[in-house]
Amino acid sequence: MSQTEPADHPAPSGNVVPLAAPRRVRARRGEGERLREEILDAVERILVETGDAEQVSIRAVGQLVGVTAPSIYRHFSDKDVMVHEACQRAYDRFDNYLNESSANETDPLSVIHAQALAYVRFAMDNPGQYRVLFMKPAPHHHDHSTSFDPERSEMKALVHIAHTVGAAIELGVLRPVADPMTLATMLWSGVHGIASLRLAMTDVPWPTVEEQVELLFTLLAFGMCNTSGQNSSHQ
Amino acid sequence: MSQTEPADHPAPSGNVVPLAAPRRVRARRGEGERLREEILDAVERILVETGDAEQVSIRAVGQLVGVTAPSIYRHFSDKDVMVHEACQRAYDRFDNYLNESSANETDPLSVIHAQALAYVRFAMDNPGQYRVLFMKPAPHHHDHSTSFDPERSEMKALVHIAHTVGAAIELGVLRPVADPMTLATMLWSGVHGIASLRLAMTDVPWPTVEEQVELLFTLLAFGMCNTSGQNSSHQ
DNA sequence: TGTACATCAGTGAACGCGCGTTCACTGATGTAC
DNA sequence: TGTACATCAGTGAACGCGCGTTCACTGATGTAC
Repeated sequence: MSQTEPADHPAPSGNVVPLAAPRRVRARRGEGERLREEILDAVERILVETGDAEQVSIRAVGQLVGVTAPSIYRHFSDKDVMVHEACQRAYDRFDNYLNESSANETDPLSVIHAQALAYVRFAMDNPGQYRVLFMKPAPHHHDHSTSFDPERSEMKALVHIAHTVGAAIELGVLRPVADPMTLATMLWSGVHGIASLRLAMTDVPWPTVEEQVELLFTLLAFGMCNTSGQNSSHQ
Repeated sequence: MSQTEPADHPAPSGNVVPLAAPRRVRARRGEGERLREEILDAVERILVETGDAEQVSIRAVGQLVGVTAPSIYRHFSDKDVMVHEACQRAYDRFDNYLNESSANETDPLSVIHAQALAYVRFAMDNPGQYRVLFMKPAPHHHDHSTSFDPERSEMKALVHIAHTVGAAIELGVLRPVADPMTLATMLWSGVHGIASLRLAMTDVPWPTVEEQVELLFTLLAFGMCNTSGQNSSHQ
């Protein structure tokens, strides 16, 4: 047991807290921004590892980074700003993830299909993150206006899907049942419904994710009505 | 300004708290169960009026009923039990509400359609309640087993829909794309997706509820693919 | 090359708050004698 | 009919906790002279 370093922090022996770090090595002058990034990483880690958005507290983040709570205020004016920024990063990453998941697909329908599956899988694999991004009422507009801005990180995925849907309609693969943006919101609602309901109602005997996405696709594509009822007037 | 009652609580003049009640008249002996019901009512009122599940605290409930916090422990062993019980009542009421909403409909498709619209409308009208019932990870099984129990309050609606779907399939109105229970979960996911996404992403320019439900129905019924693509191999 | 100094990255202690929960109690009310 | 008493429906004060946030500080580090 060589001890090359001074025993600043003797031994966190009774430490049961799962997420903790030794005191962080202080950043050198001019490198203060490094902590900012580490803080945002920590927020994401807490979400991913605990799967619970409630666990994100200034103190928990500080502990994970290896820094005391007040240090965080050097980089973020308050907790909401910190969380907001972490969310923006997460939305961007999520958008990239979706695009990568369909990188090998060429026709629009396959793109949508691949992204739908990837969407639900992401939610299942990262429940905490998904909850914060898509299941919380949005305190997401601090200095933004409340009007719609397609450049906003949380809208990127939706806009991308709308483009794909538009392309599919132009190719004649999809019928123009509604405008691309509206159809995109329906697709989004579809995958979000599957994902969020699975996360919320954990003791329902759900089919597998693959089955559900496949079925969603079959239904959205061809419907579940008998074709004889195509012109039925079910009110 | 006649004052027939003793001035026990002089004047809550500076009281800005919206939800408050004068001290409750004490129940007579043997009528203790009355408070229990009033507590459950209060939990629901907080959810409905504040639209925010976080606002449900032992103290807030006590204040709303007009009773001190410890009194609640005479009727519920802890907060979780209290909330759980309030949820069970709410699930039951919700199931009744759905059934009433389609009471005038006869054919299965119209029943489903009416209930779908009623479902989303309820969520929009009672966001707080909807959030607790369907957007929280379920701590709903206290003394229950974790296995599926169709008699559970939160499952009643699902089971009802599954029956309706089964009837529709037997009538030949719906194709047996999957078994009734699976189809029911897809319908549930569909309306839940619309409702919960609207509640979570408040600054998206959503179509109206009616439009969305109508479109969901059109899509689920007839699909959005061109019939020429019915046998396409989109992977 | 040496030193005084401004700057920067953080610390430690404390604040007030609301929370769930416990505990010993109070005082009205019905009941037994 | 009167009274002692057990029971019941609540109260009031306090606990320990974790939270977001503030404030005055410390001490390492780069820079100017």
